[in-house]
Amino acid sequence: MADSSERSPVIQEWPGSYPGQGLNSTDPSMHVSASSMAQMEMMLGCQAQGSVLRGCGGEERVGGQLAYLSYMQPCTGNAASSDQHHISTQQDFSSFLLPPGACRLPSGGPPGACLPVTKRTISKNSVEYRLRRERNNIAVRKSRDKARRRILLTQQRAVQLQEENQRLQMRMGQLTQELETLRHVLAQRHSMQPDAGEPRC
Amino acid sequence: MADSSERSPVIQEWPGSYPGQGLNSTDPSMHVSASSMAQMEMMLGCQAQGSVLRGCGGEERVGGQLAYLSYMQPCTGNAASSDQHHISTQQDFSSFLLPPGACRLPSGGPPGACLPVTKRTISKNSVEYRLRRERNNIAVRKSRDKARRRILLTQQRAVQLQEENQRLQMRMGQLTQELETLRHVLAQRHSMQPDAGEPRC
DNA sequence: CGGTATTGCGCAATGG
DNA sequence: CCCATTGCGCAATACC
Repeated sequence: MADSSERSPVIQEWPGSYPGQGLNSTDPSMHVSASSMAQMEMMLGCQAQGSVLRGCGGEERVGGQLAYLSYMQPCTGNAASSDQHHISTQQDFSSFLLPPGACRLPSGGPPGACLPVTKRTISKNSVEYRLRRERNNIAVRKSRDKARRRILLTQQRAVQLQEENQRLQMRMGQLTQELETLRHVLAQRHSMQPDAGEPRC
Repeated sequence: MADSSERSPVIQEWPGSYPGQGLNSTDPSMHVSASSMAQMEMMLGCQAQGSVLRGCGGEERVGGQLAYLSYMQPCTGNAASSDQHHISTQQDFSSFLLPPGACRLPSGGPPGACLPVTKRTISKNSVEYRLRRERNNIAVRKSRDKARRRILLTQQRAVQLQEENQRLQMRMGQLTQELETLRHVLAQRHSMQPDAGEPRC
């Protein structure tokens, strides 16, 4: 089901491929700062970097607190873009984000030696594009699986540590008690036979 | 940037709203079982359940091991379906998944009292649809933020527990040593003054 | 029945 | 170039 396609930030489309097209859109969402939160070791989260400018409306993480609201509608008129589904919400802002000189339609340039900045203008219909996407999708699934496993392991580790902690705490209690007892015994003997006093401290 | 739109699993477009649109449709939501997975506490992960049949090619998690490969191209001829972008990879299989009687084109039925299964035929262009999407997007961001925080907390907890564990282990070592010493002392005294033996055991 | 919360997914940007 | 990560929106579903 889901095929998201109309997001074409860098990729542009060819003008005559299918019946209804249009354009697309994108969505810039700025991602201003992010949180940062550096704490302890690990720090796996690492979310702070993200992309650099998405969501057109603007993702306003008001102040420092969450405000999942913004992002709002795409600046553009939206909707009318592609063929059937989705009106999307994002649009192509790539031209604004790309370095100057990057905006070129994929019409005719030689496929190999294009301009420097523009990656190369990849057509969404190209086999190459699909291959890239497919490979990335695979990588994404793999990466997420890994992340899920990692999280699960961390949770299990926490549980085990907690259990072990309790065991240790209990054992400590026993040892302490035993020590107490022995000390008592020693003290008692000491008072009974002061003659045998050793500098045992 | 990203607007994913061409994924129209359930939603279709109306034939005359915008230049290229269609209509939409429905979604049955079977709710098969759900999962349950009860494990220790937390257990936030919960991945195992997922949806019930997505990706047309078939998501084959071969055997039990990962095989991020499959999913493959959509069963259909693909590409040609929508307008421009993406050839997608997923397609609408909803009709196969819907309960019998659910497959109806959004052609003419009354908008309010449709069949039971079909929610109501929601247009992707409708304001209502956009509102729903926007609300869901907010919920998604919120949920992910929460998940991130949760994961972070779990990691920190694990680290703290590990540290505490080490402290406890060390303290235990000291106590054990001390006990050992006391026991030695006692034994020595015992052998030195057998007359003072008490049933200390 | 209506909503929000979760989750898997693909996309695109970006980091190695 | 590649793959790995990550934020994002979408849709299906779970949960109230």
